[in-house]
Amino acid sequence: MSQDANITSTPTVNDIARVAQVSLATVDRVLNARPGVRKITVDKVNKAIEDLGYVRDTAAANLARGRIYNLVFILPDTTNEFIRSLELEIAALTDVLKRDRTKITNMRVAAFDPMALSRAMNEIDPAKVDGVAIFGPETPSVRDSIARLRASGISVVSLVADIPSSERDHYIGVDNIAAGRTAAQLLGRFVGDKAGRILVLTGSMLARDHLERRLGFDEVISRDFPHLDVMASLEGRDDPALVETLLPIALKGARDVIGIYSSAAGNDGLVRYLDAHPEHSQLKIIAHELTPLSRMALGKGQFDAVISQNAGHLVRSAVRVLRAYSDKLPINSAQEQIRIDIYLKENMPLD
Amino acid sequence: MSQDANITSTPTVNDIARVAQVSLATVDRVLNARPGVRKITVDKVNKAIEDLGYVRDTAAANLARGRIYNLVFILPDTTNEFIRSLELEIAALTDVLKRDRTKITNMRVAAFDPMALSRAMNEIDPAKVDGVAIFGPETPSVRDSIARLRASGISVVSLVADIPSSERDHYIGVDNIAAGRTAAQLLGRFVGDKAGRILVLTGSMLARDHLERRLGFDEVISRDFPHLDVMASLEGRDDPALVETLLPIALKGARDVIGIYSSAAGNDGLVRYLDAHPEHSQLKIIAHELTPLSRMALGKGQFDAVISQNAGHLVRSAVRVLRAYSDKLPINSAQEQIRIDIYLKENMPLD
DNA sequence: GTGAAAGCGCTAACAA
DNA sequence: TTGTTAGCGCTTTCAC
Repeated sequence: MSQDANITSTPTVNDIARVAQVSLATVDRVLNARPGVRKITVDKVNKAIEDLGYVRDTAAANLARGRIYNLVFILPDTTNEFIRSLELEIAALTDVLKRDRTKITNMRVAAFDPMALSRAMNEIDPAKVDGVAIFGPETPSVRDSIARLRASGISVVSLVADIPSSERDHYIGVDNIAAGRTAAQLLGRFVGDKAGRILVLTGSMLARDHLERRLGFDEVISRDFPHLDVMASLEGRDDPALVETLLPIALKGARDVIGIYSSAAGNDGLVRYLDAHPEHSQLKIIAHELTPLSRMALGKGQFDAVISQNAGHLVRSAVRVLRAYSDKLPINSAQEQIRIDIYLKENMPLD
Repeated sequence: MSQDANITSTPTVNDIARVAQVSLATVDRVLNARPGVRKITVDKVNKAIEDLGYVRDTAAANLARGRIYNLVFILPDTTNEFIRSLELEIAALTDVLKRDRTKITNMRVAAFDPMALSRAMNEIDPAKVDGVAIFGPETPSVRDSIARLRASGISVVSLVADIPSSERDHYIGVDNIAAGRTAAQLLGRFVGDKAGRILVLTGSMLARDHLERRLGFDEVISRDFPHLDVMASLEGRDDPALVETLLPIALKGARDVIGIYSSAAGNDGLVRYLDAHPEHSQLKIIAHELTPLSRMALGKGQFDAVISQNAGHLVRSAVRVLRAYSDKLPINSAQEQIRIDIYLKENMPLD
């Protein structure tokens, strides 16, 4: 096959050593910014690197180092479908990454409990871990734990819900304000010219992702669909039973509800309620996250659209980004941008 | 950092050699299915591989071989924005892949010209190339060229438009029938209860992707929106000038057009026409492919939605798949599945 | 049929 | 401050 077709093969450390007239060890010291090299020698080597257009072969370097990327995911231990899909993707990737010198550890901490998350982060051993991905709330204790990890050389990314006030290296997830805007635009168009009220189902207003979606939603409804009236959020705390209890009360209190925005992980309770109350089949409903349940609801016409973010993409992106930070390599921001997916029953992926 | 934290490090060829009581060379022969090893020895080695749970370190293998992946993209030489975005992504990836022992060559052939494509494919030297990605029509000559490449050990993937009757290893692109269905569902909902006619703008009915979109579109309109009447396709051959000429004729001939489905690369001519004829601002319009032009049209409200496939994802996926086939490694079909993206102005990615 | 040994690009003792 | 050398996991001559 194509061994080395081109005459001028890519330069290696040996070429640098030869051109700069130094030894391999010195080249290596300069490449890895290790101390103990005279400034003048450093310059000589750097010039050679520049002249030759050298790019380091990361695979060879990792082989020589015996390097293993040790990454940790910390997720809330709720059992909703979205979290489960993240877990499945992590598990799937764990196997694939064996080929790739990367080890993933999956931790769970109590949901909606910042202190539990902080404790878990504080227990991480900097000698053994290269990067951490967390999905949790934005509180002072969490911020502190992030700072502590960063200070000990560990890269940190926030997953799904951002923690912008912290020192996290990167956020992996959608722009939740834009997601809320998108939901509003779809719902507004789907209900048509009819006036009426919109019910918003959320998890917890403490969760930044939920809060942001609501903000974006309200913004577009009031701007583009002033004939619609958005009610106060129903906080279901991602608990199906709670949602199923709260829904009938809310719907009874407002007979003119014509649409629902299920902005968090309350789809379970919502669908159960809809199944039991077919009289609400006229409601236009936009939900979040494509899961087995929401697929079914889309297919049956209970949901009109689902706003989603691809769990596989989230997890793979987190791994790529953590490895890149760990190697101080650049990241491809276009590739790592998580898109706000819109699914109708027509464009649902098969699987 | 995390050098080798675990006690039982992953098994290597040395371990296999030791356990099977053979030399490294023999292990290598078995691993790579090379001849000249007695059956009994092969079995011994395979047993050791099995027992140890060995997985080959591809990076180390590639290093030792001096292997370079040589991939070729063949695209039509039209200058529309979608092709251009593919080109940009290819160019961007070309740099990144230098770190990764992968060389990409980008070829262009006359558009809508199967023979030109075949000639280009036939000129490829199997000694120098590992994989080819093509975006072109499904004709006998193209099929033959694909078969020829495959026979000489080169992997082939079809890009954007499938060639299912051929021996291509894989198709990288969206399900275009589903894309057409999605466009229909959106357009149907956006026009509301109003009856009227729908104009479909296409490139060429010879192109499988265009044809399939139309099929899916008609299916959903006739099923879910029988009050809408879809007119015969306007074939713009992806030529802005032609589209701009044909459009006014079509619209004049049918005064009751209330929606347009721009299913191919005719957005350029369409937008120019809309700019010049603001009286058509009530038209509901669904177009294909998110590009600078369609972004602008979405932002201004000229387009109501854009159906798209991510060019970066297409290109990266093609590379991953071609490398995997070339190494006879499994592919992650979930990751390689190209999604049918729906964009409103609210969920357009920033960049 | 099988094995010994050198080497891919890079790193890391250990000397000097 | 610098250089020599062995070795990471795998492949590949070249002997035997």
